[in-house]
Amino acid sequence: MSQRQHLPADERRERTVEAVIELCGREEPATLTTGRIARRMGVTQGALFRHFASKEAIWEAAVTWIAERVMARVAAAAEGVEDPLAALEAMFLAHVAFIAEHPGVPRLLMGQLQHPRPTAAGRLVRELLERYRRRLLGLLEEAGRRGQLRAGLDLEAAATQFIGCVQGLVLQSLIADDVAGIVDRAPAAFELYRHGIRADAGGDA
Amino acid sequence: MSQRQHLPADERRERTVEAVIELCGREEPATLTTGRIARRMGVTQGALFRHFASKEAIWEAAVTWIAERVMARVAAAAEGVEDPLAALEAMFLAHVAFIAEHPGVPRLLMGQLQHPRPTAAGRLVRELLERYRRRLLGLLEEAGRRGQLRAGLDLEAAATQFIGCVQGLVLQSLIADDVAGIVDRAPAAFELYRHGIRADAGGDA
DNA sequence: CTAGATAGTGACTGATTACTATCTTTCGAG
DNA sequence: CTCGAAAGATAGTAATCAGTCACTATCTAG
Repeated sequence: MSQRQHLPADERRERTVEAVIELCGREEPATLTTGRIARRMGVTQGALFRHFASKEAIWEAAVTWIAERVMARVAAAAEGVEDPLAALEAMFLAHVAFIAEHPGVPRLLMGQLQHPRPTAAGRLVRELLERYRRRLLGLLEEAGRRGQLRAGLDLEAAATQFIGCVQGLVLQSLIADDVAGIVDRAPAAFELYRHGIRADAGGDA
Repeated sequence: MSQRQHLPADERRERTVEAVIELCGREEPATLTTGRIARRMGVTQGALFRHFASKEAIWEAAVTWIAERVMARVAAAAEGVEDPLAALEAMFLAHVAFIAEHPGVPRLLMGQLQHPRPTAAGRLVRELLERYRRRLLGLLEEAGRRGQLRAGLDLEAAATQFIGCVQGLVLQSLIADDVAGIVDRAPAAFELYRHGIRADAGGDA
């Protein structure tokens, strides 16, 4: 049972983050203990603290890991898509696909948003969402310039509701305990969103 | 500091639930201890267990309290409103107003949804959301019969996104730490939602 | 006024937790 | 092959938490 221990530090940290995210797919983040994280990696609990100064540091690393990957995935999906509304759709689907691949992610991020004030990990989550929103706003403004959006549309609200849309799917999957099905429900959700923002022109069923 | 102790049991349970909801407005539900709940009520920790069999039972009572009130508020708001879309709007605003009055509620419910499997309180939250969804579906079907909705609209998705819409506002308020402002942002959010579902007829800016 | 019932106190317990020493094993450079 | 450094194991510690228990204060029915 002891294939490869003694990993270099970077790799051990990476494995730790992966273990945390994987465990968040099944357990409540708040009750996740360093002992369970360690056991999952096949390592003793004390070993974790050679690589992380505290448990909080583990959460920080996990949030950073997620932020990098989700932003990269979403950026890659929108890359080279000329039409801004199509880019939004691509981002939406990429975001949802990422969640489906990592079911622990929503719970982890929500868990960090739960403690109200000033944890470092919580701050990172807020920053991630802020960057995300700004990117959405940019695309929405461009779509507006091209006349693709309803007159009088509140762009701020539209950006917020894009995230709310994903959030609704996630919530649904938390209720139904069916994270995989989120991908199937995503297109209908985005269609609904698009109808909410786009100009009333040439719409069909 | 010892005004009135020795409350009757029902009232003590009520106070407990109120204390829990109030504390969830400021602290993470998962780290809320029976000791802090008791201290807030001006009672010792052991006293709680005369009225509740376990901490889990406290969460159950809190969720039940919320479920009753939110459903009553939302039903009252829709009561007597003839037009189904107007009823949906009234429900939306009533829901948001309730959250603004009880900022701890979203965090509490989310916290219960976090532990994946089979806690009684978690089950109650799922039931609440299910009842809520069914009520929404009823209104959406009625609106469809009256020809107020887009052709080919996915009613299931529309019901989910109604909740997602509220969820988006809540998320925003969690990020900005501004639960009161949720009321101000609500109308724009619902307008966006309505444009997503309604028939393209006679729309204006 | 009294007695039984109800509500609350204070002190305790066993389990769990993040975190830390001290010792041992493994790895890789020279 | 050797040796120092990196990584892990083992065995702790102090703190915290839900829940218990024996006792006391308070209320209320008769």
